[in-house]
Amino acid sequence: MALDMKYFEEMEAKIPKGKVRTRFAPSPTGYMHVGNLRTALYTWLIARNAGGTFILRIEDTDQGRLVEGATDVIYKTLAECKLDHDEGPDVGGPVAPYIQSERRDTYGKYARLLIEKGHAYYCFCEKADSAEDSGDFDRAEDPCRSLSLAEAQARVDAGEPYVIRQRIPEVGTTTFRDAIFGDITVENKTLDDQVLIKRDGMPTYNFANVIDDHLMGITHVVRGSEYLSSAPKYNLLYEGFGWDIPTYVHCSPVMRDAQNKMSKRHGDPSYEDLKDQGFLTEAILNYVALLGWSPRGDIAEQEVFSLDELARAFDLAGMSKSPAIFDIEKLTHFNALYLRAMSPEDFAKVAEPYIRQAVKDEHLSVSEIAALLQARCEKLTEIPEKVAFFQELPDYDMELFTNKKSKCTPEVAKEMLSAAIVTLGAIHTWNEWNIKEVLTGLAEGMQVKNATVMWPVRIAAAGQAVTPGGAVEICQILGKEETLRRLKLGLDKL
RNA sequence: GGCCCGGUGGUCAAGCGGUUAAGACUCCGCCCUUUCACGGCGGCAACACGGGUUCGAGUCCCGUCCGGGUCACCA
Repeated sequence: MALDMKYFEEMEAKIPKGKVRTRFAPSPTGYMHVGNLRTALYTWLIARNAGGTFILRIEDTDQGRLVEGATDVIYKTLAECKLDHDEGPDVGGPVAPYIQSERRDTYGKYARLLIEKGHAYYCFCEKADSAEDSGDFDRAEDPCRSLSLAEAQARVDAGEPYVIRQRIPEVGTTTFRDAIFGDITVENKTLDDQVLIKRDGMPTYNFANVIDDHLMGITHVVRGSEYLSSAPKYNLLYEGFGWDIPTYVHCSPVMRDAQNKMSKRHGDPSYEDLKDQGFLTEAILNYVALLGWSPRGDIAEQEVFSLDELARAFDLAGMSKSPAIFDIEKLTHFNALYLRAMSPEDFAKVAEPYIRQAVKDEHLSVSEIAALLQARCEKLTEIPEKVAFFQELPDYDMELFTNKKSKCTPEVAKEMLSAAIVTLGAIHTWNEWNIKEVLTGLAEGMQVKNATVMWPVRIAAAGQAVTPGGAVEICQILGKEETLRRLKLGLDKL
């Protein structure tokens, strides 16, 4: 089994050097967790902050868990979030392919190289034999570990099924450095001889990751902190090959509460779910960025960041070591901030479908209704119920006419409405200025405060106590005819 | 259970040996006002606990407790 050393030399020659290179390496399981999205964001930010390269790699080594269409969700989400990748399965690049299942041969070759170097070995044990349950394991118990290469090779050649395991030193310690957690040292005897190549010939995540990260020239390995305890084994692998060790960046998880990670199973929202719930991509990214990272120095108090600003401000020193609980209320607050910061035109555009969901009447202006809504909604999805009254006057209780602060009672309302119907009816040009003029003039003439006439007019026009916008705006949008119809209706009922 | 990592208000968080312990969300008041919002102002609320080290500790060390991760031929 002569190793083709030339192959390895060629692979080495292809590795880009000199620039920061990061990779987002999801396994295609169907949707984008909030935690995944955040990892993708941080990975992208590290690359962009350094003027480096951001790579997308698909990790599909587990054949049993492939989900149809899952990679499309990944592409779509990254594109929507503007986390553009410079290299990947769809755009290619100097170290293609970027899908692990297409790199299968490579892993096998490197595993063999590692065996040659003495840091791995063939293991012929049945699954059950090596699947020790918790507690101490004794790696010396695995008879395959001490097989000579020649013996093992003979059994392989004879067609016996095998896996390839990493040979961890039985004594000593291994220290690795993480950009967030610092130096961490563990005793080698607590590490197991993990499987590198599975019985089906596929590499495990742990092996494929190291090989690909090296072969793709990744300088910063960003991943969840669940891999922290495997990191010493990765170090041993890099050292076994004689490769440079990348900078590890282990991110703590996003939690649903103090004891559980966010998970679809618990009904926690994925990125797609949040979009469906009416959240803006920019707001989600902004919130999620701050969930685990915070700005330092003179921008320590800044909370609103565009993607570009994040890329400029991002630094590893601001990363948090502890898990963070996802708070939908704070996300909602960010969403409201983004909604309000939009130009009225842009807001009207995103709000339109939600407005039209409830307000079908084309005479009712989307842009005018949107203007009322902009400061008053935190999520797009709450729009329809807020504006439904424009389309159809709800049934309402006459008690709504009672309002202490406005000094209004049903009796007062009756008086105000009949007067308002007359004066509003006399308006020729139906606009806000005229309506306001007429109504405040009425209040002045009747020696009451503005609120005393505005309250009943608004109630009669809208049929509900709380409305986006005041009496004047609502009447204006409704139009003269409909306004008068509603006011008369109110008067009749009183 | 072994190993690893954490622990500042309910939540996200600043803080790097000397601060009246920031800021944001939430909640509560007040102002603005044509309802509700927006905006403005104010308020409630925290260094897990016990020992050290030090003139001085949220900040350094040790222990306890609590939480998370991991211990797969899943990633």
